[in-house]
Amino acid sequence: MPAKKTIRDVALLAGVSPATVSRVLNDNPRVSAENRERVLGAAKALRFRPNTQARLLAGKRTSTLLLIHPIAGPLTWYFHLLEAGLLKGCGRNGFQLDTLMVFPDSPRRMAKILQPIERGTCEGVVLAAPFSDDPEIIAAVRASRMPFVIIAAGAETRALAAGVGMDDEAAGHMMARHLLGLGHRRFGFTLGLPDHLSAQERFVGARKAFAEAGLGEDAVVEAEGGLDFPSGFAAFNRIHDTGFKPTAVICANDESAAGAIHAARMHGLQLPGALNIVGFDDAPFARLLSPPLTTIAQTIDIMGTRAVTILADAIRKIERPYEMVKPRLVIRESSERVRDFAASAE
Amino acid sequence: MPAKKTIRDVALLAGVSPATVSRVLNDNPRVSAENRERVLGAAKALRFRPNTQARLLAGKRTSTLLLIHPIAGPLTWYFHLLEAGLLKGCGRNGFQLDTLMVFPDSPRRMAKILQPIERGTCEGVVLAAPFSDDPEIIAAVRASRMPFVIIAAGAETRALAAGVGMDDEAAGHMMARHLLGLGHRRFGFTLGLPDHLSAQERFVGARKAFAEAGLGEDAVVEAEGGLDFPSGFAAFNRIHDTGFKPTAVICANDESAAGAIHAARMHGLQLPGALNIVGFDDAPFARLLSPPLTTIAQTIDIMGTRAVTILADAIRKIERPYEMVKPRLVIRESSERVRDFAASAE
DNA sequence: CTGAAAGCGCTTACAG
DNA sequence: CTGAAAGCGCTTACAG
Repeated sequence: MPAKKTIRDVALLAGVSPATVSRVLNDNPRVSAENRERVLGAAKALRFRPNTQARLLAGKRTSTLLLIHPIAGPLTWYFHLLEAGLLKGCGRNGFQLDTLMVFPDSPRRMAKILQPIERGTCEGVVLAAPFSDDPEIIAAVRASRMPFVIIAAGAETRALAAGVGMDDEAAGHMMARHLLGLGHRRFGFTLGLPDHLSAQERFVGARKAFAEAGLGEDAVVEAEGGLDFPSGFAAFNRIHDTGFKPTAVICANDESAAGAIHAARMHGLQLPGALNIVGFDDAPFARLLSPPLTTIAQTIDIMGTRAVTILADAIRKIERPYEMVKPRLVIRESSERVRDFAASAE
Repeated sequence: MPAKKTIRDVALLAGVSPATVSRVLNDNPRVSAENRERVLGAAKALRFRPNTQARLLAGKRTSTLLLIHPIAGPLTWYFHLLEAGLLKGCGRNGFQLDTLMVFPDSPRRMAKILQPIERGTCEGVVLAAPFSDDPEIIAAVRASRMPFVIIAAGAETRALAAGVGMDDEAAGHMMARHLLGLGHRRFGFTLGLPDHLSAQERFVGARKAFAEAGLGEDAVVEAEGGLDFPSGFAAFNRIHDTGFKPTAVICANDESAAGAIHAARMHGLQLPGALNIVGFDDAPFARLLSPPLTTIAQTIDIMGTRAVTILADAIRKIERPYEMVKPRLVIRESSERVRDFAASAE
């Protein structure tokens, strides 16, 4: 195996001091263009890779970003994807990633979140939902002067901090338009959790689309729900029990849609054919359901990568607004043009 | 924020030199019991946490483990779980984790895998399937003298190296026994990929159980398949086209089972009721299918954590045999007692 | 803009 | 078994 190259080797080849090499590597502007060229050339020629450990040690930096996310039963795929995206961004930007899991309902959640920030074990923080929705937490983190970004935040906190998230209202609007375009006129809704604002906004958008299409209140039945399979199952049953016969049911997310699909089958409904069920997120399993699920994709991993860039800027005191990612409709077999079945539903 | 404690602070409080503190921290046996006690006590009192960067730099070690896994479309959940388990183990054992993705069919796969090993950018390697099934790769890695473990290997390579995996033959046997116990006597099989040995072994085990139950060759129809949704879909259709009417179809894994479920529905079969379909893995989405899938759980994350321990031992020259994890049957709604439907299948 | 020097927190021969 | 010292590869005031 070839001997490891160090900053000294590069300095020797470039004919400068190690300090100058270090400056070039760190984008320090106080280096002449000529020396910069030579150092870069020498580094490339030697295939020099700086030693991360040494950089961190000498720079007295942790170069560690901290992801704070909820301990939650469902949606593990969501956090896997988010983490994968963050890791990718960390790799590009020379950061490490630590993860802190917090119970969203714990009374000690604020202390839990603030502890690593006050100890200085990280240089920046990524707040995932539902923490990104909580103005108190945002205020406390901001007061600590620790750079941070929020992911998938609701309207209130979005105005307060940098971050990324999907435009959920647009997503809801897009899904409703899709179904309206297929001829649907009677809808069911299974709602998400009250404290998860982004799920709420999906329905705000959908309602707008219904109103624009001239549908009245009697065209829609909502049911309390949640973001997991059992919640979707129960919510569907609640709609069914009202006697109202929607031709399409919009679920808060894909997991609850899976539950709703199963509930609909238990009632002997043919899917699709007698009923359309759709979700949000384009979870990895959405295409594995029967029928494969029509849904709205949000590129969570890409959002994670983007979040690191925004956070890296925040660390350098570059301020940015919260960024809204455009939703994308993914049409699969679970939605289809309304033929005569609308009349014969069930 | 409290000042960071260093090894010097601990040495001062314990009344020894920093070198002694370092030895205690590294389990060096050449420290008197008395000094060990004092150092440990001082470290605890000061809440001392050694600086990883400095340790790695001074020790000239990378403390990095390398996971080599295939670039594959489906089964991403599998690698997420494996990685999560490995990361947990790395945390406990003071390792970092790098991941190298390799195309299993690339002609350059051997070179890709050997490169980081020869460069010495890691201290140990984790080989995931299908690389763990390849005797050539095993031999090459062994020849490099780099410590390594294999995950989910077939019988041939299992005898050659340390690692962890489920006992797939036992898993297949267990699933077949479950279905036989429910009264099933006519079976369909969708096979996995030919080069993924652990999937093959599942069927070896199942066939044994059928033979033990006195079933003949005519009780089973197999179809070429794969490990993803489309493969399962196609494999089911192939079985269906033969005219054979199984009461239960055993699929190579959960993703292909999802495809088979969808195919069965397209043929108008009621699930369950007219047909049982089961899978292997207990993937996170298995409970989200309609019907929720009966399957065999393998604790992939725990296997990952265990793999790090085994690899850490290998690095210390402690040899271990390949470990087989016991499968666990997860019964959900997709399997049920055969009533009269066996006769009226379809 | 540039270099010499000190230092980041730890490990490890070396000498005892 | 123990300590003084050198050094891991880099960064950053400091002085110019």
